[in-house]
Amino acid sequence: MPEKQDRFKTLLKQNGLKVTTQRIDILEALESRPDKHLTAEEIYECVKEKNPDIGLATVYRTIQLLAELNLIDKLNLGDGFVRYEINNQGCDVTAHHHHHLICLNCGNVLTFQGDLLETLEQKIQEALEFEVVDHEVKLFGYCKACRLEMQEKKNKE
Amino acid sequence: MPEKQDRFKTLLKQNGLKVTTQRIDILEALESRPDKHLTAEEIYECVKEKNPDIGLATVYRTIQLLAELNLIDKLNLGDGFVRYEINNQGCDVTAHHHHHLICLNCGNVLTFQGDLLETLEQKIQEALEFEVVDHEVKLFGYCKACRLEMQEKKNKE
DNA sequence: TTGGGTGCAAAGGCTTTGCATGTGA
DNA sequence: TCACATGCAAAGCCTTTGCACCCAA
Repeated sequence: MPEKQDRFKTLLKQNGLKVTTQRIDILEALESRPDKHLTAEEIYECVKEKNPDIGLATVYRTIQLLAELNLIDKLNLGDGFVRYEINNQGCDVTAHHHHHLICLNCGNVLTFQGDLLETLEQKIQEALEFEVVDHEVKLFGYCKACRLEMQEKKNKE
Repeated sequence: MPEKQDRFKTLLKQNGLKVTTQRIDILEALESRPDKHLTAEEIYECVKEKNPDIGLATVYRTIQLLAELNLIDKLNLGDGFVRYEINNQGCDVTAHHHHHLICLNCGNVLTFQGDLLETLEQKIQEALEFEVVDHEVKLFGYCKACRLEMQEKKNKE
């Protein structure tokens, strides 16, 4: 995917960073993985397949850098691991993040877009005089597949 | 506050735990602190004032235990520290947590109650067939005091 | 009395840092 | 060329664990 590579190169250059294979590889790893919620270790493993010489320290340094530039988002799903995902909005600081649905049974993470919190934020702004500029929402529950599975188990009993 | 102590003793006993001075002290520390979002280290320091012999390991073991029993809530405000707060709902698992307003300037944390997310959850349930049983909401922005401060600074310029 | 609880110190796991070497602009 | 980036290993930090002693029930 050369066009993706070009996009990454441009993003790096725009932010005054050198374009190195390691940085491209890490961005590609984050872009390519289907679940897209990788830990530092997972990114490391993923990149090593292609570039076995990369060091774990480079992964940590790079994700920190990319997170500061808002090219990637830090994520804490409550399982004790810090995770990262590509921020496709790029550097638009005003864009609200998408939200996460975390299945308590299988641990899968769904995402959804939408600013359905706007009325909530408005109310808070009025009631507490607290100016909301960003939010993070995690919803815990059971995904469709797990609900079906649980239903079947129940029926067998 | 002997009546609080009694409440804590009852809570511990109800959950099959021995009542020790350390456990009471830790619950009291969490109850008494005004901001109520303490790290393990802060709990340790707080309890040590009263009971200098307590060990940090006991604090970690106790908060883990109390969190499992839903007597306290684990909190991650995104500053890299795991924090804990008393869960006043007690053991009512169905009760939704309150939400947190985190000031990006001073770092203070306000809380607010209310289930204004219910319509949101309903929509998700319908659209994605994901059954939401709990949620965690963090709102980032600027508190009243900091907004005033920033306003004054602006006016001086 | 006795099994759970505690304190201490050591061990673990994740992340950061120092330093010499490598490399993109 | 040369400042920035990397790899490696060591160091840091927070948290957990092993073990002997202690104490609430």
